[in-house]
Amino acid sequence: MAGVNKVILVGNLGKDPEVRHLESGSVVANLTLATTESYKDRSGNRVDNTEWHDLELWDAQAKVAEQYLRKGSQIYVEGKIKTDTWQDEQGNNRKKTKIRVISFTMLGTRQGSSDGDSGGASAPAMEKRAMPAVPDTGMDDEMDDLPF
Amino acid sequence: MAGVNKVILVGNLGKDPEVRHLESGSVVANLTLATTESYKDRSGNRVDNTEWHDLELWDAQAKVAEQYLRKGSQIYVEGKIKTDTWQDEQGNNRKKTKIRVISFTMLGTRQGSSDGDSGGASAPAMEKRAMPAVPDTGMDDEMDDLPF
Amino acid sequence: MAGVNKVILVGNLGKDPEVRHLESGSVVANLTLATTESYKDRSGNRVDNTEWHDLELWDAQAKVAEQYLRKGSQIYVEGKIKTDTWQDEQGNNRKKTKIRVISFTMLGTRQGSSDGDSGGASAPAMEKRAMPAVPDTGMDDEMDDLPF
Amino acid sequence: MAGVNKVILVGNLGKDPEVRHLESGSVVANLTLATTESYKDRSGNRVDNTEWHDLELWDAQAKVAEQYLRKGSQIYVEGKIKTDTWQDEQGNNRKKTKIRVISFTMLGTRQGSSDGDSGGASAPAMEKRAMPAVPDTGMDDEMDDLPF
DNA sequence: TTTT
DNA sequence: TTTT
Repeated sequence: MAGVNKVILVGNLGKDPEVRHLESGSVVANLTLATTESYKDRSGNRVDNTEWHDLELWDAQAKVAEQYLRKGSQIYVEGKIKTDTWQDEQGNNRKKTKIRVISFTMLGTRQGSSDGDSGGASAPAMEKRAMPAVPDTGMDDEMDDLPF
Repeated sequence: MAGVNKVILVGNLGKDPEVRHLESGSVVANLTLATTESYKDRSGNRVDNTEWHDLELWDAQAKVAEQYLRKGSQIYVEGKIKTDTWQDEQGNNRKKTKIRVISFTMLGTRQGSSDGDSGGASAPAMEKRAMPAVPDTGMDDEMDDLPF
Repeated sequence: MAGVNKVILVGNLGKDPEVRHLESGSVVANLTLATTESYKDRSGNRVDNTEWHDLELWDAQAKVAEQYLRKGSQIYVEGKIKTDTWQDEQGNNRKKTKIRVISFTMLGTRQGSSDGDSGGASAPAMEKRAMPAVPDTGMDDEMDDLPF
Repeated sequence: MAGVNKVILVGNLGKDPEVRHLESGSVVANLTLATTESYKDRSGNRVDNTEWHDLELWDAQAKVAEQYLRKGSQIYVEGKIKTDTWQDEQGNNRKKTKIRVISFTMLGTRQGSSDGDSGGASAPAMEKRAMPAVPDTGMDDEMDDLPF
């Protein structure tokens, strides 16, 4: 009965966060995160293996993501696996797996900015900002205001 | 480049392992694992939320799973997320996410058996067995043969 | 600045919880948990390696531990490392490391009891109880009432 | 019996690695890692809480640490808790807890260097180097030689 | 689609 | 002793 469903990821964002402000007042951010595993094959050649993850953040965390994360940002993520299931128009069962983020931390921003985008169309101009420290918000929905 | 892609699960098997012995000599086991989260909603009612995960194990671990795991078995799993992508007959992009198991441990079998199945059609009769201790294979010492 | 300090353990209690009810109203429980790693040495002999961990739980979790855990109970633990430092009478710097528990889950108690003790002196008689599902309480101190 | 003893840390090194090349040919590196937790107290003031961890790495990983890590380097660490026990001269039981590193990954080195030291006495001059990708050694493919 |  |  009591179970554990935990995901830990370190990787880089494939693009800027996509953020929606819902009529209910809730905020959702969707991120795509690449985790790359590097190893040598039998011939001794280096091989990179990249896995892409769909992340979903809500409310306070979504706002932090919107404000501070950009394409290329490196983050540590803790979350859980959630699979949505539905039927498509042909009546086939479909599934989509995503990571519901519980907490995240920006990495490698000693220099004061993680501006990983340099003028892409979708990226709003981003002035240099002090580095945020996004605390572990706890499990499901505890963080309800911005942590700084 | 260097990334982390780690999954930690504790849950119960939804059915007996499905094991295929490939011509290549490799062995694959597919498991379905339920992780159940329990919480109280705003009205104070207990709510159970079950997530189902598709697990894939190879070779030595697949054999251990085949021999010792059954519907209902409780296990601790460590693995990584892998998403396969392909095009279906209609030319639509499709994805399927599964957990590639790195290591697992049987839980709650101090009494010598975790026989969680009581006569299901697909389950071979399973006599009581001594409890296996499946070591973390991703830890220090690589498991390349059966660990007991 | 932003850091991660996370511990994940699965093991068995070495003795009954030691619980203190403080004047302040706080409750502290101290547990000792054994995690055993099993591997084969070079000669092919099985070797068991047991590590003992000092766990500390507060308030609601301490009460759950007091009520449901016993010597021998198998649990999944999530926490963080905390090291206390002080000077002893000789003026030497001393350190003591313990695990501050964030959440825990009882394992292997599908049958309704984790009574791992059979008559030890310090164990109160424990009638069979329904199995508790101790949910992830979130990070630091969110759980302030019993979760069931 | 079968247990889990896992530590996950993200933090910064307090000083350069201390590396010893043993007569046996083994190499040991000792690191001190700071993990800082940031939160607001009841008065709304930001509080930083830093925990210091003693890490121990062996052989290939020790060499990677020696070559690439410096005071200030930010790393992701996976390991296990190990407590040494002994008796001091007064016959008192003593314990010392450290983290035996299973794998680590350098973080935040998009700019091609993690030179966190700027001329400290103990630090050897370090020319800019290409960023290393230290694979998870405890994962799929065992690292028995330097990974690059 | 990221990162090195 | 780190980092922001």
